[in-house]
Amino acid sequence: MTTPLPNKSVRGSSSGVAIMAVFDLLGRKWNMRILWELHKTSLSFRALQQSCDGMSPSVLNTRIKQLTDAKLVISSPEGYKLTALGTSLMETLDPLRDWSAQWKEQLSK
Amino acid sequence: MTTPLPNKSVRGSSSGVAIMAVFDLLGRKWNMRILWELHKTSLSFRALQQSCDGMSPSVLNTRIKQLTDAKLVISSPEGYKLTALGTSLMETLDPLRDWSAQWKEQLSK
DNA sequence: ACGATTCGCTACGAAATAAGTAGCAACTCT
DNA sequence: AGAGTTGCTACTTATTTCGTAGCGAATCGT
Repeated sequence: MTTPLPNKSVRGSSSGVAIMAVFDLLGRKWNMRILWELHKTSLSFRALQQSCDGMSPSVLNTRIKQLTDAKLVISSPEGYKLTALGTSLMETLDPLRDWSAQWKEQLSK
Repeated sequence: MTTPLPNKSVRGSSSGVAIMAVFDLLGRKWNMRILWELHKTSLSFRALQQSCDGMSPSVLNTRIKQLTDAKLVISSPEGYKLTALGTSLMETLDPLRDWSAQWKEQLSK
């Protein structure tokens, strides 16, 4: 399992440009979704699994590790939750909700 | 090839919530990156391939089709370029650049 | 104290997706 | 006409994701 992080080589791109690492990390299936679910509330492993359409536990497990390595998620007594960094990411991604509504509308025309 | 679109079922999630479709679409490898590259300038097939670390043409081809279906990218005489919708998506994703810098800094501590 | 649940997580084979390489038809340039 | 470029397809291999089963530890109810 390789976690895409800035500075580290990001899938062939030697540039080490931070945003490429973001694309790589968020480009993995489920990562965005997991952050999204945890944005609302902290969740246990199994609860998180349920809220993500019953995604397979093996993948969830590797995702949790990646997101933890990336310091976006942390394990706590109440379950998994976002770190401050993770919360700030979700905040910058927040406008996506409005955009998606607009997109949906455009596509239906 | 299935293109995740709002309204359409999004990978098991019956909700049809638009933002889930966004996560699904952007969660596929290369999609975010392709949009990012096209944000700067329109590119030919091969130029786009080069700018994405030489990604395989087969995948690039399916991605172009998906992004075209999603009305985010369009083919023009000057090459592939973003639609207005695609541009607006990249604009909402723009704060990600600043966030990634912050992230990089936090991780190095 | 006992079984029954629930929990986080691992194992592992099957299915889906991505990578890598070769090459072709159409076009341009000389 | 010949050489180079472009968009793209075909096909094989590698990697990622899925799906299911299940284990050991903690918690619950009785």
